[in-house]
Amino acid sequence: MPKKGKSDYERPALVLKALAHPTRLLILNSLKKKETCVCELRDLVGDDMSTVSKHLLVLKNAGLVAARREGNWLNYRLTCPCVLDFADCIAKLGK
Amino acid sequence: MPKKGKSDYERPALVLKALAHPTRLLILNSLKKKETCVCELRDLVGDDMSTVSKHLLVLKNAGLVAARREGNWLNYRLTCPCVLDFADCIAKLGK
DNA sequence: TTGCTATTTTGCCAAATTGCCAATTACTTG
DNA sequence: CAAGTAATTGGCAATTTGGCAAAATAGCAA
Repeated sequence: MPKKGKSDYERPALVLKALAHPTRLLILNSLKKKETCVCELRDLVGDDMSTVSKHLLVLKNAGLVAARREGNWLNYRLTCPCVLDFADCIAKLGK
Repeated sequence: MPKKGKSDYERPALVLKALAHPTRLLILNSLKKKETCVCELRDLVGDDMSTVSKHLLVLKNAGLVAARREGNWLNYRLTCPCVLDFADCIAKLGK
């Protein structure tokens, strides 16, 4: 196995970075239960809808969520529900 | 179980943020094998020692590493070797 | 088409992050 | 004590991030 360098960790770092925000963890936790539209997530987190939309873009770029349009609504869902197992585990890590 | 809000995710987000950097993942991976001093980590990552030292501070603040002085050297170690299990898993997530 | 609603994009700005260099601290040895 | 090695700290510029608000876009319905 070749020795690993910084560049081998860029992709995982990107995913971790996407996870590393309280609002995004809250969003992901909500998506774990069910597909949810942006306006519902806005009510959940209490920020401006544009802010929520930006967070969702970050998650999408990291490949953690995907969207499906249904009429006027965009319903977001987890692409890989297992992400939150890490998050829960890390929560325990942090005492 | 009470409903979770943003503030419940601040601590895990802090830990994830500490993980979310290629250099820090490389450092953690090295520490998994053995306790290591800063100058050795500097050779590994190729950045200035002050830069490495700051990364280690971030990891220490997140509770992921601890240091033990031995003469002139400060040897860092993982406080909880399991962290990298997440990282490996997340690496797979990111395709 | 027009109007309405849901969502995204853009612009803006304050705050945080990153990495380097220089100065400083901590420790050992002569 | 002074000199040398290991590490941290402070300062700085460049870049990124987070959040709001205004403008633009996408789809539905009359």
